[in-house]
Amino acid sequence: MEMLGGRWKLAILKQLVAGTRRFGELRRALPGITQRMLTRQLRELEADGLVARTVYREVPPRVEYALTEVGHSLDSITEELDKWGRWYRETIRPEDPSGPRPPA
Amino acid sequence: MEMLGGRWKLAILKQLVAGTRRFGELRRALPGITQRMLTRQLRELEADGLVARTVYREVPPRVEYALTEVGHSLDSITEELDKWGRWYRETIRPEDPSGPRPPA
DNA sequence: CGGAATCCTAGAAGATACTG
DNA sequence: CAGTATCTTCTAGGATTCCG
Repeated sequence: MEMLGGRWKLAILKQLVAGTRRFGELRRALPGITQRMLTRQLRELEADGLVARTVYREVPPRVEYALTEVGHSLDSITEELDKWGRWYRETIRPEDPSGPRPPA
Repeated sequence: MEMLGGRWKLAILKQLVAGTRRFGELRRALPGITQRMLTRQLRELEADGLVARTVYREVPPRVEYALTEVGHSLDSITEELDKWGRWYRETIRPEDPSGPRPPA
């Protein structure tokens, strides 16, 4: 949880599960995130070996982010967490916590 | 992640997946946690509807914690996350992040 | 375009002491 | 036994500005 607990990390991983993304693409895909936070969370994921950063020295600059093999080993967890979160927000949060039934 | 991101929450959930636990049992099962943190994290999990708190008005007092139905809907995620964490710490952390291979 | 540098604040986490 | 009550430290997160 220390590695995944960041405010945006799961959302970032979710994006990268689908494939390589550029910095700007990630920013647009994550409404509300600031440039600084996106950079920081990406660097932390990189330091943990989950994300690989590739810099293309062009003009204008291009930087691509992709999951490493280790990062991809979290794919199923990423997906399950995302699914659970959406279920929880749609089903539990609006109602009473002692209300509806779980999914699976 | 806002619900599960707490420093001890996953560890607490892991304990409760196995069954009902008393406050003191949880404390002993989580070396390093302070009374205050255990109380706080349990209260947050309770507020999110994942954990149920049962007070037995006896002397000495007895308080039991158990997963709710919603809490149990996280069981597989809890287990996978725990498994992945152990694998990562044993396999990746001691070595280079670009070293060994993932499990599954 | 993809950052880095700086400043700031809320709250997460912890240490310690006390209590019904 | 299972908590409160205080106090302190730390840092994650965010706003803003500047840059190659």
